[in-house]
Amino acid sequence: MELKRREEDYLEAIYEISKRKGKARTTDLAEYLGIKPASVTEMLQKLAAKGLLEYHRYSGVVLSKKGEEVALSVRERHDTIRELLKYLQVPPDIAQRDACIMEHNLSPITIIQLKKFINFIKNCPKNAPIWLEHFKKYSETGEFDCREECEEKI
Amino acid sequence: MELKRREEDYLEAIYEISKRKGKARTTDLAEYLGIKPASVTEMLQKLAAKGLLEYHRYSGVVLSKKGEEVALSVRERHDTIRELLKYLQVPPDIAQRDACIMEHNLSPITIIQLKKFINFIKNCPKNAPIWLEHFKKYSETGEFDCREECEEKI
DNA sequence: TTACAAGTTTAGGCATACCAAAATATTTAT
DNA sequence: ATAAATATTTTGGTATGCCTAAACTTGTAA
Repeated sequence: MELKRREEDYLEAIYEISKRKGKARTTDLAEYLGIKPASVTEMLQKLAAKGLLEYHRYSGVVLSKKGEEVALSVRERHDTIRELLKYLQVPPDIAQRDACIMEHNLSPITIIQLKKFINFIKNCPKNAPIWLEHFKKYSETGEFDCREECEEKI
Repeated sequence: MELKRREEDYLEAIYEISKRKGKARTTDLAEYLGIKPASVTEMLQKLAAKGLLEYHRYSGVVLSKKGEEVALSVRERHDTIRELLKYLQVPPDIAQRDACIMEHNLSPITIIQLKKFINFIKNCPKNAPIWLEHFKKYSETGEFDCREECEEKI
């Protein structure tokens, strides 16, 4: 089933809220998503019709197995993007917000490459690679700190 | 004036088409954007009302100064993102498509950091940094080629 | 020069996703 | 237990951005 980006947003939000509270209520979701409760109710009914969550009026909602699978995969994309932005020295709150914007509709290939880049940085035998330090400095001061090392090799 | 993401898409498309043909016609735009001509006409009228382009029925459109400024800034974001994806070893056609998805609504701070990262790579005294080669190899084979160099320093 | 083909616009509709206000259900305090 | 406060849902409405079909222009070929 083809999921719309806004549906993914809701599932992700429900997942995050449920993680803390056990279930997600209309008002929680409205606040989390920055919209009005009436709009939330509408969407919850749609998502329930698609079998992505359990909806009973006036109780909260809980994700179905399928809904949780979607939520987890969305969240994984989100975290991947956020981590990339972190390495690019984007401040955490902005990285969080912008990951929400970027997480939809990106090709799986792009996501795979982002993950590889992150893994490359994390698992490189020397685990805080010197060039990343150099980039941090460049980002802050505009100066290249890596002249010697760079010229040394190749 | 707050511009909608779709409006930015149109301006960017008009810019690209005009660059080649002098002006952009309804059918060109419809094809470029993958939608029907009727939908294009509608949006062109809205953009004209906002002073972003010159619209006269049955002729094509030309961007106004303001429209061109917007188009250029959108295109610059687009290119920045595409270039980042290139360095992350995303194939060019996918990078092109995904840049379209990502180019909207990202915080200026994120864009600035992407640019810095690209400049860091490009202008680093050694201008094809060794670690980028290593990432390319890692991306293709999953193997770290950088053990020695990495351990050498720090 | 006129008629037809190609391109464009208008008109009427649809889906998504939001809102405010009113109606309804639930919870809490007395 | 019941009234008041809080939460939720329903209803009717809006904006965006797309569509098809029909109407209208424009340019071109006979």
